[in-house]
Amino acid sequence: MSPRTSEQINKIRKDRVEEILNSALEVFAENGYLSSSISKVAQHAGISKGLIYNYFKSKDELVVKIIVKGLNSLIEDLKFDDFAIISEEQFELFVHKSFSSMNSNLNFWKLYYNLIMQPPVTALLSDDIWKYIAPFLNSLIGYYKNKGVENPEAEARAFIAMLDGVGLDYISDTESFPINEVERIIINKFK
Amino acid sequence: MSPRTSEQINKIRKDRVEEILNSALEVFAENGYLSSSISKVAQHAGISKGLIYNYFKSKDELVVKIIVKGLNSLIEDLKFDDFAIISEEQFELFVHKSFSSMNSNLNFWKLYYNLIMQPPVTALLSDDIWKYIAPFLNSLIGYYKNKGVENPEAEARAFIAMLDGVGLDYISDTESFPINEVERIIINKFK
Amino acid sequence: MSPRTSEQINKIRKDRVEEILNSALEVFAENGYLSSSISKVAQHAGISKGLIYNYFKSKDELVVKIIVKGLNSLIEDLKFDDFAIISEEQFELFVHKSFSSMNSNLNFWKLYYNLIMQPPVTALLSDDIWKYIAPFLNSLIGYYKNKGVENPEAEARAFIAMLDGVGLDYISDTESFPINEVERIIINKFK
Amino acid sequence: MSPRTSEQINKIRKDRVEEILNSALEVFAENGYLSSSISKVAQHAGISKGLIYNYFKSKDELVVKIIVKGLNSLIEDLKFDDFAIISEEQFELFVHKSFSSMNSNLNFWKLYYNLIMQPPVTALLSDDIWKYIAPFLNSLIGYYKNKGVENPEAEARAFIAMLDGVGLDYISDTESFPINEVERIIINKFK
DNA sequence: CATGAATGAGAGTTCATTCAT
DNA sequence: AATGAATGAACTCTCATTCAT
Repeated sequence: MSPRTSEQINKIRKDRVEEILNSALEVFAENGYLSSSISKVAQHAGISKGLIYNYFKSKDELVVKIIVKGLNSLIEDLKFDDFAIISEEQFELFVHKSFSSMNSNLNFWKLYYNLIMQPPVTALLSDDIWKYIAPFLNSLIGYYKNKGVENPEAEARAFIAMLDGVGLDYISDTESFPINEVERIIINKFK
Repeated sequence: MSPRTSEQINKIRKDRVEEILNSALEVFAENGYLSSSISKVAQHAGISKGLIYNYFKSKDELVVKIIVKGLNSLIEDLKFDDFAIISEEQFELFVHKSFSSMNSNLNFWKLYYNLIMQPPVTALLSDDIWKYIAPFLNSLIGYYKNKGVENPEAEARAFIAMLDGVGLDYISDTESFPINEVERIIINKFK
Repeated sequence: MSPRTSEQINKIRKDRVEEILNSALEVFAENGYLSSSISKVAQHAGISKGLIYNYFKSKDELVVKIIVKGLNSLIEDLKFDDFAIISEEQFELFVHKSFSSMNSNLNFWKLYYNLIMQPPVTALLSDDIWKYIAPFLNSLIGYYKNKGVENPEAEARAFIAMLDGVGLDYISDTESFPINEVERIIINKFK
Repeated sequence: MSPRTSEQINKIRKDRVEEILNSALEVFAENGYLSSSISKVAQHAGISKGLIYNYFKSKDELVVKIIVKGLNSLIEDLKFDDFAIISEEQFELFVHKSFSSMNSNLNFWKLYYNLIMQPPVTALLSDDIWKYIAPFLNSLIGYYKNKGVENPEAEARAFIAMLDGVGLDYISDTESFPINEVERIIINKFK
């Protein structure tokens, strides 16, 4: 057996990290972060507890990494970097994509809402989260300014609250929440 | 010399229950339910741990009692029993009162949103909560039916999501959330 | 209301003591001494916890009093004081009465065997118990000496062990233990 | 550097389990099961409380495992499986081995008698215990049938009671109980 | 005589984290 | 890189006992 090259090792590390992040997301989303033990995560990933600490300094760091990764891939999905919400079509597309993301990343959103209201955990996240929300909020404010709305900032905050509320309620009652109809209603009201 | 009369006992019990409920609400709202220990609650109330179990069977029972009490006083505030949302004035009043309640019961709402997204805890509450939300939801659906809205149920769900989202965001960022302007916007959009 | 005379008070105290002893015996026999709380005893007696401490210094004292009372009434039943086991008829009568007592004082015997093997509790009792067993043991030794048995002390110890074993097994399996047949067998073997 | 092989792990686990079982038996036998804390057991074993829960799900499971292990080794000692009590020599040998076991497993028997009369704990054990006693009882009944005894079942129950009583009394007063003489007496009476 | 609110020590149990292998 | 045995602090909860009324 020849020793592993450093590329091989890097690949292993990357794969393991990915594996742990995914497993942990599933466990945390299902049971809530505080009610999930590292043991459960390890078991679910088919690895040892110790290995998790080989890749993450603490349970807290692990969950922060999960959220950051999720937010990044959300931005990716929304093509947000180079995406300025200017026209009504763009607005509509944005809403649509947001709703799609909810469906395809249900676990992420479950965990997100689970964490966002837990003071000691929220503290770990709020900086990261605002970093992601801020540009989006500004873009929205610009959009409403453009449209000549009376109070663009409040309008933008209201719209974000709307999305948050839909997320919350959809997560809480995925089965019967009329997600598609609500999407249409939101577009009509906030466009 | 003689033992306390049962009225005296009842008064003590009622006062203590109130005291513990209030203390626990403060602690739970500040730190989150799962991150708060019974020790902390007792300390904050200036009593012994054991005494709490004289009045509540378990930590879970305690938090359920807090929520039920909060929901009851919310219904009271909204005068909901004899309150059918029919006219636009009534709708507007309802929204206004809801927002007022958020301000005067900040801790309750913090705890409410803290619990609502914690799977093992939500299980304790969901029955109670739906009992309170259902009549309100129905009243709203009636309102929108009356107005000839295309999809009254989805409209009602969207409105509730809107309120949830505002609650969530206001709780998360009480200082800078433009609560009054958002109230106006919501009334305009959902009336 | 005239103040109670001291005789009345004495009667009340005596009745209360009796009441508590009986109630406690029932609770302890059913659940075991260590697994029974003073609260349960008070509840079962329909009185307050505090009152028990008015009549007994501690839970331990209470249980000791129960056992002493039970042993006294056992002696009474066996008419032991003025009862020397001399003839075979007397021996037979003694065995019979012992077995009868088991039936009529089932709860006492349940508690007795529950306590006898619990080191920290046994310590409280062993002096009292030996005080009761010793004369009985001596009387038995005398009986066997009289009969010219080879090792009268061992014979007496064996006989007592026999009774203890029957007590234990009868308590453990009251329903199906063939108590009457076993009585005959014992009489035949040890007479 | 490399993780322990699974044989190493297995050995550690087996050793630890043994260590804990032995330590717990000593503590439980000395103080009684209910009066012994897991803390005491851990302290006596020189390990942390938490570690015990790495090997046993609960205090109850621990004590059940101790008893089952003890009963198994008892069966082993009595060579019970291939041991049918038929001749008087076999009967005598059986009694002798039973008495030997008492001496060499004093702690086990202390715990056994401690548990057998504690209602909430007995519930955990009665199934296991009857599984062990039943075949032994049947074998005895067969023996007495063979001998033409009048009531073989009662005779067998009486004999078992005799052994139980000796166990109880020997445990309670190991120093002065004339165990060897009593053995002879029993053999004579029940053979 | 009688009550039960109140205490505080200690119980069983869980779990993030460490570390020898 | 990987394991899981081991720790210890913190948790929820129980209960004998005290004491003001």
